[in-house]
Amino acid sequence: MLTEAEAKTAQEHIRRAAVLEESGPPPGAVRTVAGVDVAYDEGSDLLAAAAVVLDATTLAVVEQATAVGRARFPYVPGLLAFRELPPVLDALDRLRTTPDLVVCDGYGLAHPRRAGLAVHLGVETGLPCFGLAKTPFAFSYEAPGPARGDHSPLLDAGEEVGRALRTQPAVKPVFVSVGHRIGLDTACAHTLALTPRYRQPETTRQADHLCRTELKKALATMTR
DNA sequence: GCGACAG
DNA sequence: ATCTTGTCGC
Repeated sequence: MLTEAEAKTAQEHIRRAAVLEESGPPPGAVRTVAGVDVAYDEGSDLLAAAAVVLDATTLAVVEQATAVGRARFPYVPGLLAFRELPPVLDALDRLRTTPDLVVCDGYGLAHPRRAGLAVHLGVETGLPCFGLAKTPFAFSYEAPGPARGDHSPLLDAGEEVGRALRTQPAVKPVFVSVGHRIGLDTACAHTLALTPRYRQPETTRQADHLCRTELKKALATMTR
């Protein structure tokens, strides 16, 4: 959880970034942020998707939903959306509340055809959305400075498609890219607000934990 | 042509 | 994504 001072600073950064980006959600409009993730069982096509909604300021869990199903598309680099979008949409549909912003694992505009998972998800739901990946995929970047918040452009043949962002001091950066109805500065400001303690955003951590737990439960139930 | 390649 | 041993720090 963020301290009151940290939360205030983070919200101020988000507000300042948003006013500089016409495409960003209006300042103060993001009250809740959802994290989505999918866990797979190797050997079978069983999967579990999770959507966890957090209070954008306190990072407290507001609501969560899951969806167990079968993989209908293999993992192919560049085609992740075809595999993950259906189960993620199922989990989001089971939410009673509609989040103001969605953070997904993977990329948005940082994609060979500028159409990563976060773009598909945003266009499909109409919600502001951005992608956050743990590896640079096929892109290049210069190491950002060592401080939390330091960043450098993520490049695809010289074109900036996202940003390598340091979320914890001296810890390897995460890779942020725009998905839908949000700007890169705003997406990075939200990422920092969601990472008071760990490299990965609280949204991703919560969703990751939930879908793994749900997948194990589904597998156990099936054996009986 | 070959290797690398979000999750 | 998933598997997997040991190690480090709060």
